[in-house]
Amino acid sequence: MHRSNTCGELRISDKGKTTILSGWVQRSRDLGGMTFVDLRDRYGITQLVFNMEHNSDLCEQARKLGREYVIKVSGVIHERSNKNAKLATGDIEVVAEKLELLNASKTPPFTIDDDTDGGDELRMQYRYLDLRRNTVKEKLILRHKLAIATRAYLDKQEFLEIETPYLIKSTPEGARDFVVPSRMNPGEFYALPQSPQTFKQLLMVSGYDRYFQIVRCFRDEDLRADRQPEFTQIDCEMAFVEQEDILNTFEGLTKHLFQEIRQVTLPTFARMDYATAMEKYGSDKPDIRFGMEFKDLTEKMQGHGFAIFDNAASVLGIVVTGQAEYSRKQIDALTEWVKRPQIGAKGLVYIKYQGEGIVKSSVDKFYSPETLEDICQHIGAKTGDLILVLSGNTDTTRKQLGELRLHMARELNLRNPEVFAPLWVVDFPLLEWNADDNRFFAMHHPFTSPKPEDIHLLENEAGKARANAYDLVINGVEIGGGSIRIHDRALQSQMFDILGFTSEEAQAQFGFLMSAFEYGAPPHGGIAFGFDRLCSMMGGSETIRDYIAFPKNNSGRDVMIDAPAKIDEKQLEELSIKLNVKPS
RNA sequence: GGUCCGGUAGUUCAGUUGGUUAGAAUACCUGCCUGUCACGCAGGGGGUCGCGGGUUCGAGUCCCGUCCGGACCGCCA
Repeated sequence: MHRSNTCGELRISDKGKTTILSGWVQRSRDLGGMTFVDLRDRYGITQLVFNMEHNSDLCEQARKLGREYVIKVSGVIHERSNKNAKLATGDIEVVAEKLELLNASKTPPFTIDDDTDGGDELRMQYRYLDLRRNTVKEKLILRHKLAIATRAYLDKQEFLEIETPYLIKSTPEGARDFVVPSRMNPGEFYALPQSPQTFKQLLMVSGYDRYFQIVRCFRDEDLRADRQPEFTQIDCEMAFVEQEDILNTFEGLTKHLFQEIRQVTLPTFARMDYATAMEKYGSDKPDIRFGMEFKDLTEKMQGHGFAIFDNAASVLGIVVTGQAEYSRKQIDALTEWVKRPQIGAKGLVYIKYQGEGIVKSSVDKFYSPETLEDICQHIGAKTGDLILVLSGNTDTTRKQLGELRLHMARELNLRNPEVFAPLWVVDFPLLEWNADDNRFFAMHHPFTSPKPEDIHLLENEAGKARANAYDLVINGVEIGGGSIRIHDRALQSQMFDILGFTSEEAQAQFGFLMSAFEYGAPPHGGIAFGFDRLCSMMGGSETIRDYIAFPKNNSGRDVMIDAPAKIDEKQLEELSIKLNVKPS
């Protein structure tokens, strides 16, 4: 007989029934005359009781059970005399009549508990044990629900989920490709897709005017807490649309997902152009759950004899509300923080506005109380506020102040994970100048369409052209990004030309796409969501690893299976590959 | 490629200016215990202080190198 119930479903209404349960021993409590065993499966925990008086042989067996032993038990459901309100099944217990040991277990290297004693390293090595824990299991359930809800919503909107190949061709643009040798074509390699970009565009040409795919993507770049070498996107594309249609459609999807999964009703998404985001927040993915926007103090603070400001291209400040009482020690710590190489500021100037006419700053020597008062008024500081000022090269200072702004928000607990502030960042630049390579790179990708009104700039001032490209940012995290694509062969050729491709190179790498554009390519555009990031955002976590069943570590290794690994000579020979490294 | 933090019992950690036999909690083992649910009580075993050099009378502690893990910068069209 198989199990008749799960460990999470029995209730007081089942009193008197016979049941068969299977699962893992979470914990046992041996009281001498009787032994309690908490039996766990995916669905919950049910208490088993073994009584010496009732059945001493069986009780002796139960006393020998260790943690994580797998057992099958049959017995009768009884009402507990001492109920446990913390368990869903806490009103009942199963008085065991038969016990079968299905498999013993070694003592696990860490406790399989919500508050495990295991460190990250160990948990990753024994990920199959880690996955038994409730907290981890719930994250995978959230991921599952999010995928199901996405498919249901997009299906209703007439989107078709179509698979695209994983073995494709390497292209030099963008992230590094993972590469796969082809045995049948010696010396040639596939690449794993960084995204199904060109395939989804071809599907538009083919007339599948609403496509999506929950799809794995691969990028051979260094990792972060929110970056894995293989990750999942909700990849979408639509034909016969303009930017506004895409934003509306996927604002709808996002709202639906938050409603369905988190029961959170998102507000209408804010919108901000790229230039404003950089100017006010020093970031193309600002966290707008709180204020602290930048104010330009260049004009106000220059010409007072403070050489550092006088020689700076930009002097920028933020107002930290109500923090004028920040101590010398705290300010010093902030100064140290911005001077770390990761931020790289030379120093930090503060102004404390302690009341009308009472202003204290680190640059009192150079500024009269009247001037400081004027600066406080200009920046909009109120009594009790703290002003922090950085200066230097405009782009660098913006970036540094952006980091400081986030740091202050963290310190003051302004980044509440229960609050969601969605934002469309629009009007990205089409191109980015790279001084090292002395050429333009596509900011989004080479298939992104310039804004129609900026097409004339491509000829002589391409760097100024803006793109029909957009990012969805929630709480300072880039959740999605996309663009309206080029569907005109001539324009696409021009783009490749601007990006420094010869026409032969463009033809060799993307000829198939440009040819397709000659056979009636409809106007189209799309977006891709970082599915792992969306999961972690909804789950209130900073790291996406928690939401991936078998993630890689910081160095791109799977420490459980120990991959990547060497392959033997025979395999290399089959693949016509000679290694350039000495085997270690 | 770079910066910072960490590595001590199965596990999570403490370990003072370099100085006796390296500790705690938990887990594990043994015994006792009939209403526990973080059961309780008593006892016990358990250490290559990541690894390799160096300084020193003496190194878990200081120095150099290296490996592993984490966070970040660069990178991620």
